[in-house]
Amino acid sequence: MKIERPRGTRDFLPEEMEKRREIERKMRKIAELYGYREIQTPTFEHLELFTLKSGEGIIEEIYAFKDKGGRNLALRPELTAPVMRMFVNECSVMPKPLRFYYFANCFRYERPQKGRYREFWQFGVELIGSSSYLADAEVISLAYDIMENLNLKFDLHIGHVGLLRLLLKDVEENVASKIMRLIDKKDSKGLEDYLNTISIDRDLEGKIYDIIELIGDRSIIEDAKGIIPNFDFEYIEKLCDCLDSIDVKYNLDFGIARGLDYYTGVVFEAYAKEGLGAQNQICGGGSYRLAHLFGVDTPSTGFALGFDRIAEICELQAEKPKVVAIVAFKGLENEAFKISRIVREAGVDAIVDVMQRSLKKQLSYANDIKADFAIIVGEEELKQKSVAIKDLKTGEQKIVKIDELRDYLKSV
RNA sequence: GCCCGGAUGGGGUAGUGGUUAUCCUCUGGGACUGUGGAUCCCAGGAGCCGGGUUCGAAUCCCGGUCCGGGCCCCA
Repeated sequence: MKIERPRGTRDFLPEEMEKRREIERKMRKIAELYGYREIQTPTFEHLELFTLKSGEGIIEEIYAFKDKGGRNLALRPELTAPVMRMFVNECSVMPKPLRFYYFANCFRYERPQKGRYREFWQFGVELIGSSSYLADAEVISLAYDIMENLNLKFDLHIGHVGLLRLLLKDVEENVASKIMRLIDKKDSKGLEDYLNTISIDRDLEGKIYDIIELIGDRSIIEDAKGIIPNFDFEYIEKLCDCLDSIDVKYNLDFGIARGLDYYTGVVFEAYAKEGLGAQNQICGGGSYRLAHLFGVDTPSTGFALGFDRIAEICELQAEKPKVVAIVAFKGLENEAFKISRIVREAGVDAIVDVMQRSLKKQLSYANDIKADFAIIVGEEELKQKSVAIKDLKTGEQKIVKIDELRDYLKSV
């Protein structure tokens, strides 16, 4: 009986894994260059961790289950809440700020699409403890460096939820939340229809439209000041100064909203310019206050990169290591194993025949797997304490003393 | 959860309500028991699953599964 993969999951073959690992390696490297250290949290958590953060409605979109002890658990749908839980549980008295990064799989019960799977990977960072614009600048700069380093073609949009929050401060909470979600979706038609069905102040309605249409360079701050004069724009201006000074390219976009209210200030998103269709957001982040849900009120800033989407559009190709195939005549299998150990000690990948096939088949296999060299183990050569080394690209072959094999392999 | 379109050996495909399901590739073996890529030969392996219509279904119909595109959602 053939068992299929569960819906929305994937198998990764070696070639793809090599590419994914290479991308992952670059992400880790850059995060570490910024002083971030890796953490890991459990694959499943108490369901309540996620409902506390995102509301009961989230259960529909989550892999939630009861364990044999009757506990309500859930496979993690994201990592910000688990990281904050970990912070509150065991790191709250560590010296601030804390810099953490993670790379892990997450699970969501959603309809799969291009770039959207039920098991997917996120790479993200959290900078915990600072409420300064410098925290936003650092995290944005880090995300930007990663995307640049991977040669992605992307647009970075930076906004501030404070503007819309201030505009909507006198609006009933669930109405404001609904408006924020429509803005988040960029559903201007839906927003217009909704605003028409509720009795909203005409002046306010106009201001909402004006604000969410503001996208562009930092000069739009002046426009925004005209619309919301009582907002303190100093924070945003300082952030822009900092990002400009390190040549981060971005657009301000005051139409970036977040449906959930723990986002407090700067929010940012990056979109791939090509290759992903409807699911083109590859990065999302911002400043939030989430830890207070679990008992400690601490400002934090972070982002998560959609690893699978990035892997899909990233052109990068992993470098293939040098591979040597050890081929032996019948009866010399153990000698081949001995030689393979010497090759591996030299730091070169060695593949030995385990099928007891003919020399011809072994060489053919070496060719198929794109080995760089074949080391041929035969009676004649062994008598001289040597092996034959064949360059599979040129076809050239030479006899090398086994004692000198290690040095020889390092020289090619 | 909703709408649209798909599904034939491991991969890519052809064709058809009616003998043994086409071709390429692939995998294993051989021609060739001291040397790969070429050629030839042999072998292996398939109509997503379940039901219905029919003398007969891989083909037509219904349901499900999975894939692709979109919606919902996007923490």
